[in-house]
Formats: sequence, structure tokens, C-alpha cells
Amino acid sequence: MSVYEQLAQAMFPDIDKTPADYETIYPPRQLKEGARVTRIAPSPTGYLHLGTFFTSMINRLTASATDGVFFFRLEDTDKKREVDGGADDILKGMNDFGLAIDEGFVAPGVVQGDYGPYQQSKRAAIYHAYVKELVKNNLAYPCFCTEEARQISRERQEKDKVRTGYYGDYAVCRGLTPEEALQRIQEGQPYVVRLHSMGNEENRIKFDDMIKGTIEMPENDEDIVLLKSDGIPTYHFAHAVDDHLMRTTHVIRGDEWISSVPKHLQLFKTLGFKPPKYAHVSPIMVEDNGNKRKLSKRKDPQAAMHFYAQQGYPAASVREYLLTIANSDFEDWRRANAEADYRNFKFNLKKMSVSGALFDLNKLNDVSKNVIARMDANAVYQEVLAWAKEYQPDFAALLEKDAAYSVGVFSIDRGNAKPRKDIAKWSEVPDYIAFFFDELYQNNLELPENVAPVDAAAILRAYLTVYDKEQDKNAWFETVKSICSPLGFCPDMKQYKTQPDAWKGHVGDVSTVIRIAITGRRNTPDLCAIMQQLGVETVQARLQAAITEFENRL
RNA sequence: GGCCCGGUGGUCAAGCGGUUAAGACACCGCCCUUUCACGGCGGUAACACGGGUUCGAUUCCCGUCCGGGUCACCA
Repeated sequence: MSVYEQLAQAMFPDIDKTPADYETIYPPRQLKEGARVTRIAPSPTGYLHLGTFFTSMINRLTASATDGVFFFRLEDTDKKREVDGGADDILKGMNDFGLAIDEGFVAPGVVQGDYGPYQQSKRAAIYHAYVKELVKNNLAYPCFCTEEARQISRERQEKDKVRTGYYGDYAVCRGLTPEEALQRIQEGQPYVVRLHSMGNEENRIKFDDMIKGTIEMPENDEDIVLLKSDGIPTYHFAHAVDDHLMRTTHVIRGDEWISSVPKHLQLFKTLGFKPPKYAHVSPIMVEDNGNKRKLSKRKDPQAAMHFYAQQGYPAASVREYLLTIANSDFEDWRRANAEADYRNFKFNLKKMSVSGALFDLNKLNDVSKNVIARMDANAVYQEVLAWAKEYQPDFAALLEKDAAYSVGVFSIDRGNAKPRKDIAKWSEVPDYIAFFFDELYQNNLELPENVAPVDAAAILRAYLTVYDKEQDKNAWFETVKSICSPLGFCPDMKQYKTQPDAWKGHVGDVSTVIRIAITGRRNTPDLCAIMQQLGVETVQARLQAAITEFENRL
């Protein structure tokens, strides 16, 4: 047995499987030609971030477009930063916002697929087998430098104005003989395992990023850490081993990783793996004092997917907004295919923007209004109800008290050729439809300045006598017109405009008075439909109450 | 600071050597209209700067400036 083999054995006495064994345990996937295998691999360090969701969607679409597989792997290798329930929150968010996962963690507590475990903390034996092999071949070695020593070395490098890192002469433990290393291990000294880099900083390497294009960088010459002192792998190493064994074809991730690609490529090469294709997604930014910066979990509420759930943005709205950022021609496609499932959109990595987009709430609202305008009354009712149950239970109870009535409320001006686009998120709904419910209805009967209370009272009294609940919109309006002239209001707008001084006002003013009496608002959807929805008793009661009030003001 | 990447209206963005420099959001005006919303029509507003290359540069090259990312036993 060679010294390196002895060293490897001393480091991993319990590891008996070899990389070759794992190759047979996780064979190449049997997928059709061109099928792409993608993944999202978040670490459970907090709630689901908008950027993570965005990247997930791009992975999802890339897999879907090729009949491939999109899986979820948990990168729980940093025990210090891990947050309780973090993984479940991420998964729940994915589910709630309609992002289907094919394999790995597909929902909180639900794991499926043949390439697991899909949780790095449960893959220690696999990582160790690969490292053991590397040590045997002198491609990795134990490093006994303490974190303090590394810190001092780094400061020294900064002072000397040389590149920081563990490379060349700074890689002190690389110079240890295997015998020395073996002895220190036997003495029980703590260590990390580092890659024995064969790279040279002078060499340039090139790779094709599917979003950013060709990128050229110096070759990696740092002896990066493979295994931390607790035996847990670093991201870099886990990425290489996992994505190889899970047969990932396309690694689509945030562009903060781009500078580590030389390390990753070297790792794949050293391990004898075929590297995946890379696509680096630019982050969604936010404006802060005239500068752009990444959405921050701490500073920006809109960084959290919870924000959208809480505000009541439909899942589809968030998805579609993100899609417009991802491929700007999505909007055109949506206009042409209003009802189509978003997964049928021909998503293309190459059409993605190279630089990061600023988050635009205006645009989200607009997208969302369109999404909601396309929904039918029943769908709106269901979604509002689900939102309200979570965030405004009293309102939910009110909606449920008479579900048919509530659906009727949402039916107004909906389902026709030109549906209203006035709701961007469910949290706007309680206020928007308050006047349909006596429990919420409030009316201070504020008249427009050009209408005196005496006239308002007269209008309402006149209207009450001709009010007919059976009338359709046209008949209704004719009726309103009919009461105008006797009261000194012009029944016709065009006529009014030719000589406004001849009248107290026009039919619009008359309608406004009725509208205010019934809803308390100057602006509402179609008044005739509202009155039908409210019903005779309520309409009459409100008209009567308004008459009384206006007469009191005389 | 080293290494990468990027700069087209307020925002998102088409554009790939010759264009009146698309479109969407926002904003403004007009029309439609019982209000609002919708819809229709129109408008304000952009190629960071300086050098090249070229008959011709928003498009190609170099520099400057600005912005972003990254330089851990974090991902």
C-alpha cells in the first residue's frame, strides 16, 4: 500500500465504497435526446427569496421545454446559518406559487426520485468516497492550518498587494509529506481537506455561459477546501459531486457564482466528470439612493415571497411578472395567447438579459391587473377567499356567509369583452367592495360641489318613485334621464355642453348623486348592476337614508 | 485593489454596420362614456463620454467614466 493510500485510509477508515460504485448506483438518466436536467439547490438559511424563485422558474421552464427533469436539492452544509423550518418554507413557497418540482424535495417533507439523498447533510459517505480517492492519487491533501493562521496569511497578502488565497508558496500544507500528514492525523489534529490544484494562474480558460456568452478567466490555482474540518463538503465540492451523480445537464444559478466557474471546471476535470453547461442569471435589483443593488432580505420586504402572498398577489401574477423580466417577448406572447398555460411559452435562456433588472412594482401591478381581469368571478371569489382566510378572517367570514352573493359581486363588469382592470392584489378587495356589505358599508354622503343638498334630495325622491329593479342597463339609464328635466338638469350631455348655464347640471350629476347615495363613492363600476346586486330593500333603504340626511342639511 | 460582467427614454426592453431607434409599464393630452376602469388615438422622453476602423457607427476596436458581481473551513 502506498503512503498516499495509507493516508487516505487513515482519513476515511470507514469508507469502503469507491467512486466506481457510485457510478453504477446512479447511472445516466434514460431521457430523450436533448432533454435537460436542471435543479435548484437552495440552502435553508431563511425564507424563500424572490431571486431563488426567479431562478427556479428559469430552471423549471428550461427542463419543461425539453421534456427534461427539474429537481430540488437541499444544500444544508452550513449548520451555523441554518434556520429552523427554512427548507419547508422554501418548499411551501414553491408549491404556493405554482412551481412544480419533478424530483428531490417536491413539497415539505416529501422526497422522491432515484438520485438521492437530495439533502447534502445525508450524503457524507458519498463525498468522502470521492475525497478518499483524490487523496490516494495525491490530488487532495489534509491541511492543518487554523482559521487564525489563514486570517494572518490573508492579511499578509493584502499588505504585500498580492492575490489572496491558498496557492503556490502560501499553500503551506501542500508541502507536507504524506508521512508528516499521516502522523498529524494520527495525533488527532483537526484538518480540512484541500484540492491539490494543478492549475496555473497564467493560463486562460474559456467557457460558454448560455446567458452571458463566452467568458475568459485565469485558471484556478487555489487549493480550495473540499471538506471542512467537520467533514462536511463546501459548496464547490458538493456541486461537482452532486450535479455529476444526479446527472444535471444544465446548471442555472445566480451570477454571483460566475467567478467560481474556474474552480468548478477544475473540480469536474480532476474528478473525471463531464462538466455541465452553465447559465448565470442576473439578480433582480432594487434602486437605493440612486444606485442599484441586489434585493436584500433585510431591507426590502419585496425580496420575500411571503410579501406577495400577504399582499394577495395571485401566484400567476408573480410568475408572469417574472417571466416578463426573464424573456421580454413573453408579454407579446401572452397578448396573443391570453388563456394558454405559461409553460407553453417558448422560453429561451439566450433571450435573457445579461444585466440585472430593477424591480418594478408598477409593472407587477399592471401584469397582475391583467391576470385578474382574465379570471372568472368564481375564480376571483375562491382566490380572495383563500387570501382572506389567511390574512383577514373576518372578511373571509363575510364572503362565505352568502357565497352566491359574493360571486355576484365579483361578476360585475367581468367576463365581457372589456373586463375591468382595477384590482392588482387581493388586499385591495375589502375596501373596494365594502359597500356591498352592510357590515362594512359606511357613507358620509359627500356631494360634489356643484350639487346642493336640496337638489340632491329632490333627485333621490324623484328617482325613488321610478326605481324599477327589473330594468337592464339601458332602461335604467333612460329612467335616470327621465327625472332630469323636471328638476332642472339636462338629460343629454352634448346638449348640456352647448349651453351649460341653462341648467343646474346634467345627467352625469344626477347619476353621481344616486351613486353616492347608494355606494358612498363617486367612482364605481356600473351602477345599474350594483343596484341589482344589492337588491330592492337595500337600495330603497339607502336612498331613503340619503334623502333624510340631505333634507337635514337644508 | 485584482479578476470577471455590463451601460439604449423614469423602469423593463427590441436592435447584430445604413431604421423616421420597436414595444410594454409609468406620465400627459384627446376621444368614447352616467362616474371610474376598460378601449381607441396622440404626446413628452434614450443609444454614458472620448478616440479610432469604415463611404457610413447605437451596432466593431481601444481608452475613460459609471454601475454590478466576486475575492471564506457561506452558499
